Amino acid sequence: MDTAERGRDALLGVWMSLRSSGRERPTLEKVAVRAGVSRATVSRVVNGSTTVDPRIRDTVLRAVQELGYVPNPAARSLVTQRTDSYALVVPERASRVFSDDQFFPGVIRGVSQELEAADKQLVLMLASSATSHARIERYAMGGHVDGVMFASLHGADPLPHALARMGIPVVASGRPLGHQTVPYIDVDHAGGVAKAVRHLLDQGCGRIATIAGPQDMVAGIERLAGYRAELRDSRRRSIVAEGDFTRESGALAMRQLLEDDPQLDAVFVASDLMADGALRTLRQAGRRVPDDVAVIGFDDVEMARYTEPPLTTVRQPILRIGRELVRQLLRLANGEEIEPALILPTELVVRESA
Amino acid sequence: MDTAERGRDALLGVWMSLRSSGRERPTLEKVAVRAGVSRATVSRVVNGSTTVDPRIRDTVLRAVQELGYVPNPAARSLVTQRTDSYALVVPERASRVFSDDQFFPGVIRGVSQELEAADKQLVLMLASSATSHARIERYAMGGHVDGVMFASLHGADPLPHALARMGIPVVASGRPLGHQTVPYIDVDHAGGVAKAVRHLLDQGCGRIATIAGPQDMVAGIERLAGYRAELRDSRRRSIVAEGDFTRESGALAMRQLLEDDPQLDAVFVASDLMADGALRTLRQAGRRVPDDVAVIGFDDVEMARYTEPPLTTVRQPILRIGRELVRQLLRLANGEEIEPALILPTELVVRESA
DNA sequence: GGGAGCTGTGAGAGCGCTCTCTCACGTTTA
DNA sequence: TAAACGTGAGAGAGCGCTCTCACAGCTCCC
Repeated sequence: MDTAERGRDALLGVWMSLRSSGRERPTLEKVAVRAGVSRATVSRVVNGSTTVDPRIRDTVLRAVQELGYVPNPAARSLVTQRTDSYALVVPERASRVFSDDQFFPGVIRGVSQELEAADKQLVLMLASSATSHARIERYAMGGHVDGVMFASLHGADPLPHALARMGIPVVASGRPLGHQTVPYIDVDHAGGVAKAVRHLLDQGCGRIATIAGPQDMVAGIERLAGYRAELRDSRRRSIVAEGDFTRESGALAMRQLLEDDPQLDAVFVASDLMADGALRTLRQAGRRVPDDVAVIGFDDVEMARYTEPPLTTVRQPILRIGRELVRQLLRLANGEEIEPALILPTELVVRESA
Repeated sequence: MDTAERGRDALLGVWMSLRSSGRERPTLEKVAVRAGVSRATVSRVVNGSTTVDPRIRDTVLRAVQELGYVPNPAARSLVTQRTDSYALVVPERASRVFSDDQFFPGVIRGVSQELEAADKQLVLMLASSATSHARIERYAMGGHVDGVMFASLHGADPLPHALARMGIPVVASGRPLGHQTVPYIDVDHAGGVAKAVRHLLDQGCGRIATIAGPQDMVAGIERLAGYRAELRDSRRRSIVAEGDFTRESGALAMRQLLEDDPQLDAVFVASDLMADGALRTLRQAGRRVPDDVAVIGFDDVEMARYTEPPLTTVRQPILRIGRELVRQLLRLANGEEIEPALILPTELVVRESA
């Protein structure tokens, strides 16, 4: 007993030099003593229970103030089984374009805003390597967070569903591929593409090509499908090249398209970043935009206003995707039922490129 | 009371159905029973203690496997007083340009990579409003994280120092203004600017203007100071306009400069984003770059390769800033001494704009 | 051959909090 | 006036883990 105490004191000594530089962090107990009440009552006050006498309440609050009491989240989590923080996973390949693209930063901002409003914390996981898959799983399963959001899915990633099956609230941005399903937020890709293609037709364009996104991502797939469907309806031929959502791939794909069909007079590009690449290729090839070739992008990131010429594009509500991701996840974590899919509207923003 | 209880029970019911879907998460205790050893031994194995008999070790590991045991972080934190997660704060105004600029995403990536390597978690706090100041303080003081990084400081923000005084490990990116000091990482602004200005002089430029950044941010201040110092040394006149690191402000500042001194033949711009704005203004004004006006930016974000013409710029190692931020913070949290300032080198990347 | 020194395991005491249960004290009702 | 009821506070049992200490079993050397 004696020795036990000494040991503990030694440990405390180390802590003190490391953290709080001498100042002990007050506990519920200390506040209770100071206020002359029990721990339970302080807990009630701190957690906003209504069944506390107003006078006692005030006394406790004063004690809290004076001691600078802040609840210990670990202790709280241990008993409540909640952490009040949520993970946002931005999977591997998506993060490659992380710095260049503006989609993920936008989603992160939306997520952050909405979580802040709910007084929850954001744990960001940029899954940069294959090993981080296991890491994310362990992390989520360990109960570090109350739920997980996936900012973008590649292929038929089994992770979201695996987590959901373990009872962890999960929401994805973008419809998950494969038959395993989790609740998701997505935008109306087809509707947006339809508006874009119709706009091109309205401008009198006859040979409308597309630069598609990667076909293992739902955004790539659906935008291409939308394009094909719309052209089929208007009995036009599809002219397709595929990129990977990077600027370079857009430039390259555009060169390919010009070779395949030098007569094309319009191109719908599945992302703004690729569209920027395409615009550069067209400029180099001496084609005027939109006079010779009209160009429409997708996303409406900030950059779209600053391309040469400014890009006509399909806007998706990026910030709102992030916000809705959080709202749905919080509902789920709160035990509410949510619809398995929430589709946000897209709209055509006409600038100068088409 | 009755209703409260029923409410809680309902909630519990929901949890059970939501989480662990009937499956109780195994505890150390269960693993210990299964392996036929004590909790302490299991703990030792799980935490990689070397003083465990290899055979017992294997038995325990098997039990861990079979039960799918994952340690409960809250319980662990409660006793160790560590959380193994670190906060990255991106303060208010900086986050305005968050989606457009590529600096913060780059820093975040660096931070994320380095934390992942150390098996620590990243809590991202985009401080979007004035109220979040208090929130960050409470959060950090509450012991949610083992340390805090500030991605950028505005003015003489007292928060970093306040946290540091409370014994919380803190590292900032960019030298903090004011006399309150915390350890920081920064780049060699002056050195970079000097290289830029000298390059312009070498190209035969005589009237070198600058578009400075906001003068409440150390990056803005030091880059302007560097410019002034270098021009003074070569006995030239300073021609200064100020922006706020946004593209628009760069465009506007450039217009101002052209009015102030139509004869200028070079401009050093304190950020790539502003430089892009400046290039647009110059193009509109019919000035050729670099023939009529040479332009050099600062940052070397991805976008700099894609301006028209590609931007000559001062590279700062953005990813590395993030990584060093983490390394220093981990040392600090580990009780090691660290140098109060770590200055990373900058280098001139010559492309076509100068 | 017996004490000294290792090595490795178990016992047990918390970490700081929440939540149930119990009980004291008023207030209302028969 | 006594019994029934409602209200608000305290006691105490954990949540799941780590860490110190005690001690059993062993080797080693005088």
